[in-house]
Amino acid sequence: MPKRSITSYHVATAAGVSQSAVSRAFSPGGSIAEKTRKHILSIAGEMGYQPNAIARSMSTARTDVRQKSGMVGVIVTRLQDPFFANTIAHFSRDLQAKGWQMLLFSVDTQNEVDDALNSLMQFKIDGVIVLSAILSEHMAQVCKAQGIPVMLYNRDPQDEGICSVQIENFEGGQIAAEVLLEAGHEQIAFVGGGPSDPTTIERERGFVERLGESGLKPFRRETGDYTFDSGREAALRLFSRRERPDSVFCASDVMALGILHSARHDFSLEIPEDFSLIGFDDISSAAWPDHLLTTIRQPIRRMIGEAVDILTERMDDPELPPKSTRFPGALILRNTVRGMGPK
Amino acid sequence: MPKRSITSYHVATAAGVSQSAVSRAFSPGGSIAEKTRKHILSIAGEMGYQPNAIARSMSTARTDVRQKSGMVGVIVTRLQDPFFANTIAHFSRDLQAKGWQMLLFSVDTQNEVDDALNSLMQFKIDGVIVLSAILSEHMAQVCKAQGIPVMLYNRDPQDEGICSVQIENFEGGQIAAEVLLEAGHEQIAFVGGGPSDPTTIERERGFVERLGESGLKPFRRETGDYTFDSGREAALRLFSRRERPDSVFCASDVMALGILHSARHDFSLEIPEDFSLIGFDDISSAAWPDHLLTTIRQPIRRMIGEAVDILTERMDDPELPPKSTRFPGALILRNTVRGMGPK
DNA sequence: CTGAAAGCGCTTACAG
DNA sequence: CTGAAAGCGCTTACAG
Repeated sequence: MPKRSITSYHVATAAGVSQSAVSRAFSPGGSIAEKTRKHILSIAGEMGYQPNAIARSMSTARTDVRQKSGMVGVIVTRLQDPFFANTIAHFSRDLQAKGWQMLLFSVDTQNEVDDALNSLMQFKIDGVIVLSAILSEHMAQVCKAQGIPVMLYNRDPQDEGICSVQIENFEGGQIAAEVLLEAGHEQIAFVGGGPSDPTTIERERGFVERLGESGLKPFRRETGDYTFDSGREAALRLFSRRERPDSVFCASDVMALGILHSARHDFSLEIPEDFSLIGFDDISSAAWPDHLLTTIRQPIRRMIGEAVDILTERMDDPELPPKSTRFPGALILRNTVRGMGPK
Repeated sequence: MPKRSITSYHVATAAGVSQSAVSRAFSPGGSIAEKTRKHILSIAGEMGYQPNAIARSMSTARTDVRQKSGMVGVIVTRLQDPFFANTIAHFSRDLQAKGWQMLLFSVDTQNEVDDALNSLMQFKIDGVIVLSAILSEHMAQVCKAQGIPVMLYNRDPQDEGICSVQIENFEGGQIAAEVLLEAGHEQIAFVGGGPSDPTTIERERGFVERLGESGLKPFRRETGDYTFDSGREAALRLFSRRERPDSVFCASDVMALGILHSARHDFSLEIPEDFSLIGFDDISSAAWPDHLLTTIRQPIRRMIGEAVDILTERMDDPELPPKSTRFPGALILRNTVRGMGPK
């Protein structure tokens, strides 16, 4: 037989005070004598009372324009991807550290983002983080109208009023090209998402531009979907032809590892002896000793810390103007580029 | 200037009906004329009205003993681990498919589980899933008293009244031993978590027991913490000595891959020529072509589907008795056991 | 089928 | 500093 939870009213009776006093004892700035608070807190502790966050959320709607829930909505695609999983882990940690709860919604495609956001908004989330996806113009307006700050992680802010944190994709692409050119390569292939994929587009532009400065064009371009298998398939296409690239820049580590494994297993190729390879992200398996993938690192701890700071500041003070930040990627030289290793 | 959200009252006014009618239009079994419902829904749609889930949750507390929120709390350790990330991805998918929201809390240690649960309970979660951890006896009682069903994933149900889903660890250990024995190995090492780690304990017991039946004892036992690096360190200890094992059973794929990479990189050992290796879990990178790790697969899709079914049934009907299920692991023969490959 | 009203558990002006 | 009371946006017996 489940029993009803203990409410502030029960505690009040037990402590011989009013229900308002109990409420004040639990609100940080509440005007209440320290002695009374101590007493109430101790009784509440004995009774196992915990304030009802849902009820609290309801009552904030009375005096506040916006009902606060203490929850942040997080919308994520491809949660199984190690890069995203890691990102979520950090967001979760940072959000919790600041006292926010995370309401997680995973979607398969960009199209589902609006629906996800609608669902989350029914729970009166105080802010929303969208990972590697964007909102419709309409939902951006709705969020603005309701005063819900939006943080786009890994995407351009599509709309003024929206915050964002992302890596310098263009420069990352340039760096990759730079390294490969410096190593003396000339048949340089590119593997990324579709040509209009937002993550790929700037990395590819920076890459192509830098090659162009040296009078080169990409040797070939292959498309994947950021999975290991798609990297492997790209390698299959790349190395099955007579003319092989002497190096590959791949817009994601997961795909780059697909290429590396395929090269070794399907073609008995050695890296960097037979070709050089650069990835992007610096996921943890890039550093595994039999991989040692040279890559462009995303400083995700700092990026996520910044994203959470920007968002939480705006949840506390909705008047703050939107803010967008970009972080530079860092070249991590390991062993997959010819002649360019560590030390 | 953020503006207040639209409430059922606004819709009622616009539609020329009572607020109760609007509420009924949005509740599945509501006693309302189909014509009225259509009309209300259409007006609500135009106005962009969405029922307030928080307010709904409040009012369920009036007639129900337990306040319902529509949210399931999920407590997870080591979210960055690919095995857990994948698990969360599936839970998220399955929970959403049934119309539940997921309130995610990540913790670093077993000790934080109680605090996490307390936080989640303030949000009146309708059920809780605890991944690879357990609750204190006290919290188990509190959940039972409040009628909150608990699902322990990957752990023994510590207490009657608690549901669980897990893999047959003991049998998994036996299978691993069986395979290694069949391959003719005799210096068989074991690498797992600490000797009292719940995940390890049964796998090790089954493993040791099966070796015993053939008159063997584990050649050595090394301890890790389920990270890649700890696997690598275990390999360092294992292969630095004069006497090397001819095979290793490792209680997790992530650690097994640490061993594999270390063997190749630090010791120039070939697998399975120099030693055989079996992992546990079958994470996606176990199947990468340059790994091809033989392992015991956890059928996580089915396991998570079952866990969600068990939990949601009990959230809908709290009278149902607790249920615990175990799934057998499946041997996935790839290339890391001598003489025992696919085909 | 429909509406008026009570009430869920809080927070917070308001009055003292 | 303290208490009585209103109200947040719903759901649902209750009466018609």
